Amino acid sequence: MYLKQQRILLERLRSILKTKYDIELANLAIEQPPEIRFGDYALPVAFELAKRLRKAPRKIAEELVAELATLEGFKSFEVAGAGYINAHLDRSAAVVVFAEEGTVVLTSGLHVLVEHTSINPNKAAHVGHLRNAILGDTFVRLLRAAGQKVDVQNYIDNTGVQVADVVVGLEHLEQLSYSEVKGLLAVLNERGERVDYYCWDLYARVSAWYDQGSPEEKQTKKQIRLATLHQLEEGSNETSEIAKILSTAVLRRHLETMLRLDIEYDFLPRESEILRLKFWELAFEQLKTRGVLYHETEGKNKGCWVMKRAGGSRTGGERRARAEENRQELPEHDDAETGPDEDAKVIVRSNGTVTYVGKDIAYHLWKFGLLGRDFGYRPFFKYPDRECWISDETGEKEHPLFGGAQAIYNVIDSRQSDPQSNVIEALRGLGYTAEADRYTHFSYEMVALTPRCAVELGYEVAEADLRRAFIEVSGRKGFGVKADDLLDKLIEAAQKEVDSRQPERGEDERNQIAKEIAIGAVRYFMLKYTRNSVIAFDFKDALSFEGETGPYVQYAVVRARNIFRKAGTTAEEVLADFSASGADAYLAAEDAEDIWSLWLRASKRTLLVEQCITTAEPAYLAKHAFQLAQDFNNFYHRHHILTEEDAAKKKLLLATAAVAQRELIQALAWLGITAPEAM
RNA sequence: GCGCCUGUAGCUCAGUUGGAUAGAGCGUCUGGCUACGAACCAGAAGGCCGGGGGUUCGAAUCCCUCCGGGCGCACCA
Repeated sequence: MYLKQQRILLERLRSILKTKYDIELANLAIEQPPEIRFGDYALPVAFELAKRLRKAPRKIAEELVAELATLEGFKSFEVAGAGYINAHLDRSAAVVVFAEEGTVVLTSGLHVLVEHTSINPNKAAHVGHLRNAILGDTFVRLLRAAGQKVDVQNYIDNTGVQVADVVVGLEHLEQLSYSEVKGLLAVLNERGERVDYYCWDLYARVSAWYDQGSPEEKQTKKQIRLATLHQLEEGSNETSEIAKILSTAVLRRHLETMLRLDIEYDFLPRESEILRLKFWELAFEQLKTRGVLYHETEGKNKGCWVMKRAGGSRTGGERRARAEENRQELPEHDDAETGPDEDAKVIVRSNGTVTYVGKDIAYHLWKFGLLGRDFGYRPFFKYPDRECWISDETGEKEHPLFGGAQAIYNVIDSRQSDPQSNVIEALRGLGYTAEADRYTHFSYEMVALTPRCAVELGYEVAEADLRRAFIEVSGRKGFGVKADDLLDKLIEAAQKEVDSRQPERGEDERNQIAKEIAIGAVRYFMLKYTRNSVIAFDFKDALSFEGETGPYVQYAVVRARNIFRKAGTTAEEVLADFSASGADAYLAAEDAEDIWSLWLRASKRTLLVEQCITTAEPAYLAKHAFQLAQDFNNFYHRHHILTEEDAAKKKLLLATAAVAQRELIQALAWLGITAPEAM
């Protein structure tokens, strides 16, 4: 509603500017006045025009207000301050419209692909992975809310050095054969022990083992590591078979962990298939024929196929521009005889093997349907209402279509921004500029631990680290908070609260409520920070259920539900037969601005979805949900609905609570959070 | 050395494309449960928005510079 009226207002203003002054502005600023009594929209356009028209801003604003006169949905316009134009919505009309609005289903028709989670299948998921998955999943929900067709992918690097390291641990530290590893997995499964936890410790042990011993011994270990990696890449040997069953077992654990948070995937592309199906060969051909890669014949990269880096500082154009800026003469012999570009990115090594970026380019060509080859597919994991597929060399004949997306989002932490931009530049170099423009590195900062949290967990913390704001987690060192441990702790804490507050409810119901609260807490916690803020993780903050938290928002819904339960009706019923007749007086009353401001905020739903998508920032929605809950709690205290004697006012109050409930539940759903019946 | 991010209340963070008196949570202090549930609400204290300069009618926001913090910059993956 809010967004719709905003567009109507801006459109009208645009046409007035065109006819009256013959002015067209690219983007008209619009905002909300600092206080609700000033109005619902503020236009500072007069300030911008003052110079062009050689008139005082106030004068221009007055002229514009006169031109605006009346506009559908608006009650009045006025000049305020030094030249703002404030617009007031027709409150009673707006309230009726918005009560009927319900959940608007948009259809954009855009086919997008979101890749998130992408944990190396060699250890348990930790809090950093949780941030990734929660951000990605929430963004997927937002895109779907906007009517986009979204495929969710979780990339599995099952042939990389991290998996190799754990395999080294199994084969060389534990001295296990393929069948013994198989037995180990069965035993762990029987005992109800988590294989990803087992790997967490083993991975840390192997990493420490590499660093032990004499230089000769270390060299030998390094050789073992490399040989293992090569066997994984090659496939069809005992070592690669161990890697296969192990990484698959760990992957299943990851999917189970994420399912606890209501996070699902459509497709799991694996690096093993990218290798076996020779995606790279096809990409290499394209890159060579279009001159994106060139064969270096001199310098340190001699014998490699390399690509110029994005925005490389060595290009002649930039140098010239800079020289001009400084009013300096160009050096005599500039570009003419420059040697090899040592800053170029190596894509194919001199021994003929391809680097990670090379494989990534091939994979992204597939994502956009530009490779000319597809994966094989087979079903892998069953969700209650859908199936998750995995890549396979041959696969099944019948399968859904993946890839060939119009736009992609890669949820990958900010440390990977260099390699990500390499891939984008390669696409651009190949002439796929439209695709490059629709390639979004959905980057976010890491989750680190506060020194206090690290000490609490029993890790040894160096003196210097104690003074830092945060310490980076490290899978290699086994340093971090596991995702499942955090969830278990959250459920335990929520359970305690629920048990004491809801003793009369059954155990199953209490368990269910505790889980919902735990999920609400952790998802909100990961979403309340904007993407490029490092989260310094601390149990005290993460386990909080008060203040700006998920449970706070959930609690607001529970309160609203109780009102309707006691009133013997539902929010839907109240809204279905709501008319604003007789409500005008209450909506306009100075001492009841809280009612209108609640409606106004609630009506911003579509504005928020749009904003979150264009900025790729789900935190705005989390903030919105919290503020709406805050508005509702405030309203709840000021107006006692069920004892209200004035029938017309009671109707309005009920409708207000109903709208708040509807919008809170919707916002929470997009955040991946459910609202319990009681808590 | 180069690139990207970042510095806002005691702490953790918001702050739309530059706009009206810079906001929230936590913590501290004070008050509010015989009310639709207090996982709540109200109030108070707490700010040279890292420093300096510039652009602008207007700067936390844009530009320059200095200082502090973080992360990347391999023929590893």
